[in-house]
Amino acid sequence: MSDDIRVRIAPSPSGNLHIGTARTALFNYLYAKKMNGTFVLRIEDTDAERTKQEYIDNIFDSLKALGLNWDEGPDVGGEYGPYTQSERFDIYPKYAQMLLDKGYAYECWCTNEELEQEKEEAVKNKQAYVYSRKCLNITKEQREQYIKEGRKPAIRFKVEHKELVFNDMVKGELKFDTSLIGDFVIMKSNGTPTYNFAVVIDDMLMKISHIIRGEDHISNTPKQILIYEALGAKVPEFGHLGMILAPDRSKLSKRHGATAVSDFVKEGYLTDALINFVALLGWAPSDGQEIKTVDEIAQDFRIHEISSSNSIFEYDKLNWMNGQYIKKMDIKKLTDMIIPFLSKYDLSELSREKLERMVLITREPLTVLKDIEDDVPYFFGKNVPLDEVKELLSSELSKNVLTKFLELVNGWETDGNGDFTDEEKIHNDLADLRADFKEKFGYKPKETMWAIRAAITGRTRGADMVGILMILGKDKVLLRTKNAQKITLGV
RNA sequence: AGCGGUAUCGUCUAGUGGUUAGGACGGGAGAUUCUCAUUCUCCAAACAGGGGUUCAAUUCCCCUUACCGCCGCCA
Repeated sequence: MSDDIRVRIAPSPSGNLHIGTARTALFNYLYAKKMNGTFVLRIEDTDAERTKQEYIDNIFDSLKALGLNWDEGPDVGGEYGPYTQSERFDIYPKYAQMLLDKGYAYECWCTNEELEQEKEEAVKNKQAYVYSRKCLNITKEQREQYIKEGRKPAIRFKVEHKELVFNDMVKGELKFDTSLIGDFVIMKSNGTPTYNFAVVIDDMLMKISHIIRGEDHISNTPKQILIYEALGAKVPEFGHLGMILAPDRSKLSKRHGATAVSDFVKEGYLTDALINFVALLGWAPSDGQEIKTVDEIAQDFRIHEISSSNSIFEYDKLNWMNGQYIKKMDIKKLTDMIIPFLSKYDLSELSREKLERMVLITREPLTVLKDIEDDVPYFFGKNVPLDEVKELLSSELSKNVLTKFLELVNGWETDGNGDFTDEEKIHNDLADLRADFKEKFGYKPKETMWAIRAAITGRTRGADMVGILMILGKDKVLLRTKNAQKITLGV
């Protein structure tokens, strides 16, 4: 593992892992993988009020489920810990003091009210607000006075006025006039660091070499670079990713549906599909093959080729992709994943083997695992409601088909459990039946099958008919056929 | 308001100083299958606008427009 390339994802546990954060994590992970570097997870839980343990757990679980495993982090440790920001509170004041001593920072005794006033003034004059530097050169006496009043100072970084340029890995050259920034707070009056200060100290101490994050951080970057420089530290490389937007071009938020990875999983999206889809937002495979594992993507990944524009999160393509993964997934794994979505059925009715077969023949139309719930009721229970197919079953055609079908069923062999044993015969008999009735009565093959399907499932659409018969077994098939015949025969 | 960013089919994107501007999702048409769905084939669909530079701009430069982000003692 190369020691020079170190990237990180630093989520703040004030909510479940957001899909946007997941994408940022992915690009960091990909870069680390591709460059043989180290991927670090740091939890930025400075905001005690919004931080919850359940969110921390959710972040861990989601990242793991997505396959974005970290090399260093709160749980696995590492050389540069602790990796939880709240456990690092004692280290920030030291660096703040260092900046104070060197004259890169100064105490600010302004009250919120004073600051508020400055801002209002600026708004009134249609000026961009920059701190007045009123506390830059206060006298010893004033300071004593403030202390006596019980005021606690914040520490502000003294921003040097200059043109600051850096080369962003995805955006290219970015220029800023730092005189527009204003001296910003690095330590709050309550003794805790601000975000901009804490990230720099943490990234510096954790030897993060490349910072890949959302473009909402672009305007933080000059501030952070200034701090690195004042500290005499090596400035890392930056890469700013475009944002993920909702279809209405606003920020992806709860009102658009799922935003957390775990929400998507609850709806039945596969994490493999999710991460694959999200990779395609900004990145394109060189071979045109879009369905790829994270490891395959990593091989093909070049950070400079990431699109620098925002991209819209379109469910259509995600749905398609999820369907692709569902169709290709190992059937045992898929069955395991689907079981939670079948809670309204009594799964003990089916053996594991039958359950897997049911999944096998019902997986095709699924876009999301949750969809299966409505597609499988007829695999459970003895009988099925026929209300939806009453009309269809009332036809002469159905009568003829079911009469013949019943005859066939009675001829099919079963084992001790009442399950059919000769699948091939069933398959062939049904094929013959279709051919036969087509010839004799001119029934279309699908019409013949509709009658049988209606009788057995109560529906006109569904899974492979032979498979259904194999799963249900003779007793249920007989029962349901006879039941349907009450309609066809007008009993 | 200021500062920064972005601009190729509806969406995600490929691509180039000279191309029939390519693919994927979605849409439309058709074929296959016992239905639905799959799968396959075909079709429609884009270089935001205006100036330059150039023999030639979708591509390079500038402006406009639109959209996004940031302007906290939040992260």
